[in-house]
This record gives sequence, C-alpha cells and structure tokens, in this order.
Amino acid sequence: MPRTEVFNRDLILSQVRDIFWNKGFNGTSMRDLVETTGLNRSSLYNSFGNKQCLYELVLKKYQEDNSLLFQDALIRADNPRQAIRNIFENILDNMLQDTKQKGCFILNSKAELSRSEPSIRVLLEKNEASELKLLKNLVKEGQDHEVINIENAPEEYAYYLYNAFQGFRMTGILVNDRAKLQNIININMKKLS
Amino acid sequence: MPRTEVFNRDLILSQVRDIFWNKGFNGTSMRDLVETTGLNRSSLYNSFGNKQCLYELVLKKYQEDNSLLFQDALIRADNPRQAIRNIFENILDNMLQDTKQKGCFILNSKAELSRSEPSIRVLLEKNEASELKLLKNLVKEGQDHEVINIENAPEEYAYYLYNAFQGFRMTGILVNDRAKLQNIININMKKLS
DNA sequence: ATACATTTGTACCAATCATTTCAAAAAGCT
DNA sequence: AGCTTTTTGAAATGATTGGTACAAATGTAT
Repeated sequence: MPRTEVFNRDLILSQVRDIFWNKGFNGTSMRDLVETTGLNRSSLYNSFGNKQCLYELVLKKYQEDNSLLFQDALIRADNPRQAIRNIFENILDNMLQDTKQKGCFILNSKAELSRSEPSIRVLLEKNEASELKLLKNLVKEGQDHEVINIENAPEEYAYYLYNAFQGFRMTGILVNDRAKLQNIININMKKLS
Repeated sequence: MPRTEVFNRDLILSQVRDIFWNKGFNGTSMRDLVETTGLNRSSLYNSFGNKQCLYELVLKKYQEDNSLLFQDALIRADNPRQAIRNIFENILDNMLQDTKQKGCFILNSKAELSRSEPSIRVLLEKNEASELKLLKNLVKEGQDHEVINIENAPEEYAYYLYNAFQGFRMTGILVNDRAKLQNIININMKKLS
C-alpha cells in the first residue's frame, strides 16, 4: 500500500558524502545538500533525518568502504607484508583519483568534530581500534611467516603503520606527485622487512 | 593624539587562535570570539578585520610558533639526528599538554579549508615547503656527519619524516598515552640510524 | 581646558541557517 | 476506480550568521 521511494538511496548518500567530505560539516548547508542531490528538502529530512544524522550515516558508510579497501588489499596479497603494502597502494590510487584532493573523510571528521561531537568521536575511536587490530594481526602473521622483522612487537608496528597511513592521507591533500608519495610508501615498507 | 589600544593584542590573538583551533573556522562564530575575548564586536573588526582576516592572522602566528618549536629542537640537539628526534619530542610534549586534544591547527586548517579557501591553501603550501626544506637540510647534514644512514636521499627522508609528523599530530587527537606515542617516535627514528 | 582621533557600546542590517508545517501529488493495494 | 500511505513542493518558522552605522565615551596632545 505504501508509495515507494523513487530516488536511489545509495547515490544520494554518496552525493551527500562528497559534499560533507569536501566542505566539512559546518561548511555544508542543507541548501547545498538539497541542490546537489536534487532531492526535496522534506524528502531529505523524511528519509534520512537531520543534518547530523546524514553526516553520521555517510561517515559510517565511508568507514565501511574504507575497510573494504583494506579487505581488498588482503585478498590480493601473497603474504601479510604484501597486504600492508597493498593498503598503502590502495590509498595512493584512491588519492590520485580524487582530483579535488579532499584527503580522508575520516581524518577530516577527526580534525573538525572529534572534540565537539561525542557521537562522532565514538565512531572515530571504533574505527581507530579496528584498524589497529587489523594491522596488529597482519604484522603478527607477517612475523610468524618471517616476512616482517621482529625488531618491534605487532602492536608497536601497528601504531607505527597507523601513524604512517594517517600522515599519508594528510600529505596527499597538497602533494599529488605519484613518485613522491610512492617514495613515502617505500621507506615505510623498508622499515618492516 | 590618538587614543591607544587598551587590550593586549597578543593575548586576544591567542584566545582567538584557541577557539578557531578547537572549533574550526566554520564552527566558530563572531559571537564566540566576542564572548571569549571579552572584546567588543566593533573593536574586533576595527583592530583585526573580519573573520577571515582573524583566521589568517592566527594561522600565520601558529605557523611561526610551530617553526620556533623546530628551531628549539635544533638548538638543543648535539647532532642532526638528535634534532629530528627533538622535533618529535617537542610535538609529543606539546600534544600531551593540550588536554583538549585539538591536534595541529595547521592540519585542522588543511582538512577544513585547503580546498575552499585559496589564500589558506597558499599559507599551507608555504609551510609545507619550508618544513620539507628544513628536514631535507637536516637529513643531509646528518648523513654528512654519518649519524643518519644513506639508504635514501635527503629529500626522500624529508618526505618520510614530514609524513610521520603529520600522522603523529593526527594520532595524538585520539591517543594520549605517552608510551604509545613514544613508541611511534622510536620506530620512526630507528629507520634513520 | 579644548580639540581631535580612536575606541567602544548599542542597535541594527539583510542574509542565511537548520528545521517544521501542511496541503497537494503520487503510487501501491484492494 | 477508490482508499491509504508516503513522498513531495512551497512556504514559513525563529534563531543565528557575518558585518555595519553611528553616536557616545575615552584618552592623547596641544
């Protein structure tokens, strides 16, 4: 009996994500979202909730997509060390494709909202924990298979890599020279072998 | 003949900086600035210009203060490698002192405004260039004095370190455990020796 | 003391903000 | 076709935005 939605929910959310990603939460107005999605103001509120809901929705989605980037790196890898390199390379390709150089949506959220919005902070903390856990396991496996050195414990290397990834995404905002970015990957990877 | 300003200009600017730093450009209203500085709205506009002027003013100041942090690290160092470690340690102390965990004002600006405000982007690019230059020279000196290995060229290591610094400041937003952060420094430094 | 330049306080501006209201339109179900 | 539920469109909500106007207050120099 109900009338069904006529718009593509995923498409709308990816458009919303791109605006928030580019202009930030406070830099984006509902007017912006209405105009670029083409959706009506009421439909936006009716289907997704208010501005904060929309933001959290697309941030969660981005975090999921981001972890898919990690999964993809794992699948394509012959060994754990290669998996870590693939994560770097996936991020690199991702950054070079983004002509607007928006950086990482998660880090942009962290910079803008981690202090003022507790619910966002929770999302960011969960993401950090899961990334660190994944990296720790990956390093441990790599050390077991003797493709990563044992100079440092898995958790220590996990933090080191997490740190490097974050730097990498921030660096990519102003640097878009593949060779320079590739160089950063190479040195970080050399530390592990 | 003119009446002189009664307020402390530097104090006001540091208050303005802290609000922008904490809440971002778009998250800060002129009302916020008026209330926390205690200055009158007119005085703020009259003495410093509009919101954008204020922001650029305090960003420039922060960049200068930040480079002083670098200078201090150099002065206190016995050799170039120690200087680089001191930079890390200075950032670490700086981050742990900041109970609000605001991260780095420069990186927050980068995340929020590098795409929408060309004048801010210029400031960020200048800062990046000067940091890279300083690091490159430091690495070169270190290699000449045989306290930094020659596995990579000075410019390559400069990018590597710049990357690590940025990651470090982003990591410090959610992580405030000294041991965990110190561990990141140690691994990064080990790569150089 | 008087003249003058600047700062200050108050009030105000139009524009924009996020959000709500509500009737009209649209689509699935019987 | 007719009923029902939901999505729409447009308008309007009150609050807040960045910025300005202008007279009064203030301090300096003559």
